[in-house]
Amino acid sequence: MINNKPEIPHCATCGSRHKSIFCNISNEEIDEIDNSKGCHFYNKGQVIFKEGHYTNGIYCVNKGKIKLYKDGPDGKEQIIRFAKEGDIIGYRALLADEKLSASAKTLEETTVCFIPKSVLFDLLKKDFDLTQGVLKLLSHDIGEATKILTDMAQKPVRERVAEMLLLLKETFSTDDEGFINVKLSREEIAGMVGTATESTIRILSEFKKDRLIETSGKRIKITNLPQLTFVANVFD
Amino acid sequence: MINNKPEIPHCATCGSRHKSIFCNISNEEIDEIDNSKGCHFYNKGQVIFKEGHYTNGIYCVNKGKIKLYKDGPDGKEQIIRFAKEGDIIGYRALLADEKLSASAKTLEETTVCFIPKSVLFDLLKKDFDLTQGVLKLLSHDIGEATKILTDMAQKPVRERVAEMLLLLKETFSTDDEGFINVKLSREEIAGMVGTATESTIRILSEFKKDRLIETSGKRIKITNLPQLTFVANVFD
DNA sequence: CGCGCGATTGATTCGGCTCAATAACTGTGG
DNA sequence: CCACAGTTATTGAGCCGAATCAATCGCGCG
Repeated sequence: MINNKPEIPHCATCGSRHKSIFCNISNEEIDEIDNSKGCHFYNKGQVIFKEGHYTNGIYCVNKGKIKLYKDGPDGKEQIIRFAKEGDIIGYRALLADEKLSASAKTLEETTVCFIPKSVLFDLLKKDFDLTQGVLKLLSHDIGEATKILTDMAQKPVRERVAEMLLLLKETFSTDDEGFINVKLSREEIAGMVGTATESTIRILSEFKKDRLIETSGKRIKITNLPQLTFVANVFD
Repeated sequence: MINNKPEIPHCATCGSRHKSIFCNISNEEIDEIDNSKGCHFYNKGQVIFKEGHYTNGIYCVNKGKIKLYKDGPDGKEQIIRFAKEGDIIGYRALLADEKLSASAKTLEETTVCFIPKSVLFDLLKKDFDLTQGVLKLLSHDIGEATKILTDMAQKPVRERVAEMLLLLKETFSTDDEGFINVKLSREEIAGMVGTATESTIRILSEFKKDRLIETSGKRIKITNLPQLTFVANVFD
């Protein structure tokens, strides 16, 4: 399940660090992390952690893409958010001192580093800038979650699908052809939107007919951003 | 709108403090807050702050009950959470350095203290225990929000209504007659559940017929907790 | 080339929303 | 203390969005 790769990426040279919460930490702090962290490699579709378990550290994404999801009452997975290079996951449960509230599964080949709780708390105690960054991250997450919560409660599926496409583009940006840089099954998109797979497919087909998007297999390109934004009914 | 009351409650003697994030702070810190805080009194139904504005501090509830809500696309208010004695509100926006993502309105006569940003950050810098408490609070909030998000996306209205009743009981507990200690309009309950007012009423009527609850005006008593829990389909 | 899963489309059903009409309740002023 | 006006709660009827069920279709891959 978990393979330890021979070449462990070093934080000092980690290309994702400048995008991360650790972008401003000192060299000594980097060493502290480097000396204690672990590193794991995952293939596509592997589970990094499971909802309900405890974690004893946080995971920092070196490379790859991850979905965080909860299993709903009927077994359908509800995607909560994504993580990519430079993002961290697992911090919520660790900081709340609670069980993990979501599971994490890779969407492609992914390398993550594991930073133990003790090291993280050491750093937080010493480095208020880092702490402030974490406070900001958590606070921002809450804002996102409550926004989506409101959408789920009040917006029709069509608007939510449009909004999720915009969110995907924001999160993963586009390749040189304009396709969103992530491959998700229709079922996974449905899992973000909180709807049946068939409904998602129908609405994506409509969007194609209306020339708001193009698709090529799992790849999606937004071809009429203003109109799609209008359909999404976003007003902030 | 806002009335400054002559008698400002002192943190040192504040009955809510031991329930709050500030339960373990030192006497000097209490003084620091006391010397800089403001205090406001609100009648029922008054707005403390509005979504989209900025805040320059946090609000600590001395007495009373508050609903935090977002205005949905069609104007319907989606209740995000409640705050009562000892709870703080407004911290998300302050810590994220973003606009307020929700509005706050009193459900009854309420007294709140206002702690300026500078004082809060001063305390956070000095007192890691306090900071850890805030980290924990934020992390817990995220867990709650994502749980509700999943419910909204996946559970039918009937289950959500049942679950919200359980949540209300948890949050506000019951009086000596067994009624939940908060008065909400049907519209407000609908705003929690994310449904039409009529649907909420219908389901509450069913629950009454099935002897799961009793009502007396706006007051609600859960009379069959196990069965209501079953209907709510909660599994954690 | 055929197998099998994911994607797609169609038909049908149903939960929940909207609209509309009463009923009950709250506060207000006479 | 009562009558009145304005909410808020309740119930009913009809409609619509979205879920479910049921076939195909099509692509990726051995």
